[in-house]
Amino acid sequence: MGHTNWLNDEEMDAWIAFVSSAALVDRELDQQLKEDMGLSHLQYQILMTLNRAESGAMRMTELAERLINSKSGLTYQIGQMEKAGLVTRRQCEWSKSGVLAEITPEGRTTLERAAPGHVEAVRELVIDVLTPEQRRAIADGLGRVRDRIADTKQGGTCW
Amino acid sequence: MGHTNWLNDEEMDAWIAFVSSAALVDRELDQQLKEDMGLSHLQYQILMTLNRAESGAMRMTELAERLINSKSGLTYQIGQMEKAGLVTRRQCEWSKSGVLAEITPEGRTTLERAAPGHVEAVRELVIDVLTPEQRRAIADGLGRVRDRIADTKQGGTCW
DNA sequence: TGCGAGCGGTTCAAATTTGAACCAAATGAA
DNA sequence: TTCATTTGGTTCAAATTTGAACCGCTCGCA
Repeated sequence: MGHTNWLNDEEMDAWIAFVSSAALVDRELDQQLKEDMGLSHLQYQILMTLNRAESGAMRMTELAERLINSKSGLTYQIGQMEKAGLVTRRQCEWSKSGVLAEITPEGRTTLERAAPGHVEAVRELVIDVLTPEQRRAIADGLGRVRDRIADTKQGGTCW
Repeated sequence: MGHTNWLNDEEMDAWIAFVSSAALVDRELDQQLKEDMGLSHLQYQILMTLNRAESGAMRMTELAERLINSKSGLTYQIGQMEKAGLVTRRQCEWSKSGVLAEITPEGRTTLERAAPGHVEAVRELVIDVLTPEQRRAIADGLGRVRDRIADTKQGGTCW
């Protein structure tokens, strides 16, 4: 409770690099995807995530948790994407109140066409800029950061 | 032109860890700051950045670039913070068209009161979770990522 | 001196995000 | 069964963000 344990230079460098690179990269990707295919990064991630789910579908809440968006935010985005024909809503089989978001065939082809440019951008901006050791450190270190926060939220209330 | 050079597992791990940890951390900090002091992370960063500038003031555009926000977005936020008495707007001495955002004494005390909790959160969520080697890798690697993107934008059009 | 392009900021409307309030279904204890 | 609580999603209004249009300076140059 005593005095604050401020960040030293070494720590500050890491912190600043982390925060600012993340913001820049996100912005850059958003722009690239929007120009290329009219998708936001979030929409791309939604398609990606649904596409991976073996049934091509996922519960709203699970999707929201995975993609770090509020529930209402996801409702909105799925609404937009439904209008655009990229996903559909379907009732969850085993639960009358549950809703599944499902990727449509059109959604899949959109994703397929968007993916190459996206991956290339990710490489150019981040992956290929890092050394293998740096990638490993990031995977391990930031992976742990993510897991710890995710665990905290496990009984997760909202979002 | 040929086929896409997809990410392998090792690369994918790093990429996912990077993106998701950044999103989670940002959300977490936003929440902590808002509860503690009614500030958004962006507002905190604005105060922080201005406080560091020796004159306590900075050009709007420079601030926007530094904080990765669109110009209009910054105009909006500075407006809000001006209402709250945290910053003032002042004309740039050497340029009739320039505007300086300047932190007020009240802004400084707000920052001082917010800082300890914020730093503690940053430590708890990120810095203290990483090993020194990981911090170094992140500072170096992601620092390079940031600089490369920033350089691209140097002749920077908007935002 | 006069003009045209570019810079620095703001304004404005539209899109997105957030959190609180709400509703229906599910759970679970009496 | 019955009622209180919790879940899962949506709705709604308010806050924020974005990009395009705009306006007044600045600068370079004829």
